[in-house]
Amino acid sequence: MTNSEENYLKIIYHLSLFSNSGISTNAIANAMDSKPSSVTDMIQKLADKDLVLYKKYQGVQLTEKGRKEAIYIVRKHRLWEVFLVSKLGFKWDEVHDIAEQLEHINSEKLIDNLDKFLEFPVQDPHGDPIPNKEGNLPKIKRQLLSEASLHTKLTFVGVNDSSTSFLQYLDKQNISLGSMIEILDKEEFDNSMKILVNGQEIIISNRVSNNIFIK
Amino acid sequence: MTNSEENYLKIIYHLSLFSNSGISTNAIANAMDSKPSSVTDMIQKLADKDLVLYKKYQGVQLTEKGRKEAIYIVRKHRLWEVFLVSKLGFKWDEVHDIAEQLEHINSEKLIDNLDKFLEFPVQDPHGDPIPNKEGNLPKIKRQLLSEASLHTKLTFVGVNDSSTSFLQYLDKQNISLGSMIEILDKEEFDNSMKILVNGQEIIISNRVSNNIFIK
DNA sequence: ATATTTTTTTAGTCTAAACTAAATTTATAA
DNA sequence: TTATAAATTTAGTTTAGACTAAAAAAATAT
Repeated sequence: MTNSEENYLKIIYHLSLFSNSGISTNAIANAMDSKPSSVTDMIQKLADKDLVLYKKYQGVQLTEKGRKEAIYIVRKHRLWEVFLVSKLGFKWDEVHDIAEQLEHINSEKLIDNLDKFLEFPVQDPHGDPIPNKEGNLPKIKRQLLSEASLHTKLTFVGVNDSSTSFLQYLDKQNISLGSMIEILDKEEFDNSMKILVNGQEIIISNRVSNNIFIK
Repeated sequence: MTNSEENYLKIIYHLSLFSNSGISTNAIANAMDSKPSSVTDMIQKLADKDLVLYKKYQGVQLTEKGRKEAIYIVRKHRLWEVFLVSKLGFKWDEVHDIAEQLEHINSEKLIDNLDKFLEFPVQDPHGDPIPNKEGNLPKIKRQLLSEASLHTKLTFVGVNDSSTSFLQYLDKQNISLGSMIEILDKEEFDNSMKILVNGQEIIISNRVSNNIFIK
């Protein structure tokens, strides 16, 4: 498989998590920052290889084969992220682009050995689950902060948006994986909330609470 | 730079080590396992980018810019090899193809941090010198076993041929970096020699002694 | 129910990197 | 020194992956 094919599979996989029907050409083009016509070209090629199911004008779905490939790429990406943060001292907002490259390196033994070296981590630096060698994702029980209830003990366990800007925002607020959070107040009007974190009371917007996973 | 351009630069660099004039199109095609016409195409592109000096029918030479790029690729390749062997438990005959892929990953910080993580190694698992960040190669004093003299204390410090088959041959003879070697006898007829290594006397061909660096 | 808008596909173009076959230049040998 | 051989370049094709513009299909709105 080429890098480009792998990127398509990965994106189709991610889009599939929020939809149980076919993924549209436009949605893929959008996520890939490319054009619908390019997407049509590629999904036809992926369909020829039995990696996706495709009927004209109906969007695509991953086949079992395609899903396995996609999950393997996710596994590689997340393992590399762990490596970069825990061994090479990168911060969680610096690893995405590098892992994007490393995820295409082709060597099963490399990934097995890396996994072992990292002591079989189950989540990446953003709290996302790492598929094991068999392609099974550890089920992580988690909930959006925006949907949690007032005055309960919550732990920050992951981000929904792992963009650099959001991660840096969290750094600035001193919120990191494992931080304890308590919701002190919710504002009906704009769904903002006052939370207690690290002994500090701060106000966060709905946009923020929608991108924080807690347990 | 594309992967292909990087591969060309790297090969031209390696060929330059054995020649101080222009590197021929044929030599490059041979080393790349490709065709001379493809090489001509590429070196014209590299010349446009000021990475090589090229005059039709006269072969190429790296410019300073090209040499720097090539050395940086060699640096990345060798650092990754060290990582694979010393951290991930690979054997020295297993790392070449993986490092061939990893050498194209693009991130200066990644390489700096990797270098530090590995504690600034000066040679790779085959005894080849690792250029530092500035592109300087540590001068390693070494000599071919085939050119060493009888009855002196020698140390095996590197291989000239790092093909899987040669490395596995050395493994089978229990010869590894750091092994002490003494030449007991040289055979004029075919330049084979009897050596003492690890308390064992073995006969090695000229082909073998020509691919072993000692100090 | 038809017209309009949106989405998707098709057709054709472009670039990178390879190739083959033919032409040209350089090297070698009679 | 000319003829032949070898090396190199050029010209033209191919494939992958992108693109634009136009055509076609599906969705939506009047």
